[in-house]
Amino acid sequence: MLDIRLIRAELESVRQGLAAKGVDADLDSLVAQDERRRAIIAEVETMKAEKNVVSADIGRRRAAGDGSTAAIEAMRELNERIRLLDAELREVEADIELRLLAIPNLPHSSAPVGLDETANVEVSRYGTPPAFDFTPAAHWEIGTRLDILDFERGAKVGGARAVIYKGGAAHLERALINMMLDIHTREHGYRELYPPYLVLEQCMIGTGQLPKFGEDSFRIADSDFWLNPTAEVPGTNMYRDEILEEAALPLKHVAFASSFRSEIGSYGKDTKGLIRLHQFNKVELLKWTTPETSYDELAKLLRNASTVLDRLGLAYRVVEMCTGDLGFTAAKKYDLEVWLPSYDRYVEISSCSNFEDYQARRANIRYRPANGGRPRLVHTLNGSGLAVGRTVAAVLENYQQSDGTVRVPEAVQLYMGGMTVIDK
RNA sequence: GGAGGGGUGUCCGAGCGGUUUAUGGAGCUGGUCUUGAAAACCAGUGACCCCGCAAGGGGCCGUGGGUUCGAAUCCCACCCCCUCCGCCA
Repeated sequence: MLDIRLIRAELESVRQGLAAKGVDADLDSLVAQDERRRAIIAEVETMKAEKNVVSADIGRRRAAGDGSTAAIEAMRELNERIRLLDAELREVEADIELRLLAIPNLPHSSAPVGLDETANVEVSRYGTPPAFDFTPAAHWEIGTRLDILDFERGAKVGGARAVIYKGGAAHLERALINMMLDIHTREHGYRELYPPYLVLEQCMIGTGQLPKFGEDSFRIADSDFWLNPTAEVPGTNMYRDEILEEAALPLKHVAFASSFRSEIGSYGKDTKGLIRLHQFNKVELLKWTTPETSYDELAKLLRNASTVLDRLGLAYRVVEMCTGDLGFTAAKKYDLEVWLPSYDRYVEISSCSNFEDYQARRANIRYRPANGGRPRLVHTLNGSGLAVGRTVAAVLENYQQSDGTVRVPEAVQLYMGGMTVIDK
């Protein structure tokens, strides 16, 4: 969330930042509540100071054998007033908290301004989309013909947006996961994590999925658990309420996890293939940094994710998100989009974001500066490195051959026991 | 799931209704001594949060309630850890 002090001190620039995201929050009543809050604190703390003095005095008198009760009666009354004010303060604070949780992060000043994806900016392109001397098939067609992706039986078991991987596709999925994890751990210095899939509600609040976007995720009935919509949730929240040492920063983790999304609101969108399923695998890169280094680290993270696409020899482009397409929590975001012949365009396969201190404030993740001093909020970043299902789709489509089989990219062959072609 | 034990500051560890502004160590910082270091001794230092320009004030002893003029200390609920039993991959 945003710092209430920032909102108070720079109301108009905050208002403008939110407007760039297409958000019109009621900041005036928020600021009014904050003033009310501080007034109550001033009043009730004066009373408590008096209470402390008088109570100590009663104790001293009692020790001296003075059993007078006048002061005790007066305290009873003062105490009641304190109780009422404290209750009101709790209410006001809860209201402020609720309002703050519903306000998105401010965009970074360098983010292109625009209200939707049409204002996103292509930064660069790598590789060349393959030219086919036959009509290329979509990955769901390839997968079905080779009997390595079974959408029919997937639906029987898991309903719409579910699939059963078989044979070469299952192997490819597993191989890609291992390859990605190896690249990031061995070459890029990330420490591997394997997090819980069931996460507490507090975690969903910490990274920003709740309270506003609960319908995008699955909640486990009759429990406090949610099914993680991304490894960002268990990953980032593992350091909730902690003070890290500056020497430990930037902290870098890579987490493989299945992710789960309700996709309510995506009816009719990407209904075929592996692009948009309720359950999908993702290798996620996560970083915790100082405020001074977070944008350098974002650039590195983006390169780390791109490396996987380079190794796979897939054509892709880097797109910078405009203010309106940053999402709720990001201050800055780049997407990696891979060339997908069936879509005849580039399709998102990774999203790399800097959340600055927005999640850190929600989740209370701080670090102690090396020179001592008070703890400061860290900056959190993350990005897919990569979405595995979409990578499988991209490999199947970009490496398909006229006979219906699929070449295995060289970098993956090692991870598939030397297999060079996926067929039936 | 059952029975028992426990959660105090960076760490160890006292406290069990007012003299605690949380005892005492360790640690850390500075000093004395020493060729230097160690040891010893002396002094300082106590996490973290909120309000405040500041002075200062308030809060914080797992979390949240409650009793009381006053709670780390009493009561209730919950969470976590440990031991044993049961169950289980």
